[in-house]
Amino acid sequence: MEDLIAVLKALSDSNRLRAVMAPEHGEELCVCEIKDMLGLATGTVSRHMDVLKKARLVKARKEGRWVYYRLSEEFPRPLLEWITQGIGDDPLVGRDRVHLAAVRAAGKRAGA
Amino acid sequence: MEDLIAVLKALSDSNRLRAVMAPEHGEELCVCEIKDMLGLATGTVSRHMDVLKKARLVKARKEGRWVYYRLSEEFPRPLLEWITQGIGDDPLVGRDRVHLAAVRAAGKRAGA
DNA sequence: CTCTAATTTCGACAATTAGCTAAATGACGA
DNA sequence: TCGTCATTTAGCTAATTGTCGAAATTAGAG
Repeated sequence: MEDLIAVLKALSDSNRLRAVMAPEHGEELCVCEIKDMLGLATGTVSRHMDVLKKARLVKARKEGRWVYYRLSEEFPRPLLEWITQGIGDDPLVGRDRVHLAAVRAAGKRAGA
Repeated sequence: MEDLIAVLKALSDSNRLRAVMAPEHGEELCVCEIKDMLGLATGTVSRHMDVLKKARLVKARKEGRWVYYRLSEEFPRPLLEWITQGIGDDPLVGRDRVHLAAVRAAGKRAGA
């Protein structure tokens, strides 16, 4: 039961939900991108991502100084589908996606 | 998004999860039964059930002095199935069900 | 109408949690 | 090695939440 509760609790915070749902399928985000997207302090984002990681909802990959987070394959499918459905056209998540796309485009121009 | 968060938050408390998952399919429980099952104060149970009701996960039916709560038809199916799966043989919920069965059997003898 | 019983609401308190800033850690480059 | 940058960890504060006990509410019984 604790695992279940951990998953539900991890997802019942709007910032964490956005961090999980904003990226495209399979897309990786580093802490600084999530920080910009959510408008939170770096430390806060790090702690949020740790909550999600402990609940096995995201996986972290370290590359040099950056840590990239992505949706875990262990993310319970039914849950993911229900949330995707229910969050569908949420304006906030929509803006997050636009934001990410812009950052990504700028990154390409800058050669990142 | 708020609705989604409300549902997730409502379910991410072990007492509320037990109150929702312990009863058989379609079974109704009054506040006092839930109170006995969870070992909480009546007022606490009332507030928990209100959280679940506001999230549209349970429905209340008033009969005389009693208020009976049951799973709402609006309870998101995928979510319910995932939780049922994941909670399957949880010892705590198992004991809750035994407890409820005992109360129900005693109730029959007493003519309730 | 009054008494009793089930539930809800209220006031207080302890524990948890999200947030920030700042310090510590880890990794790259000069 | 030293400085810098991304991230994590630690320390703190404010807000939220779970809990209880007691008062208020609601409904049936005498």
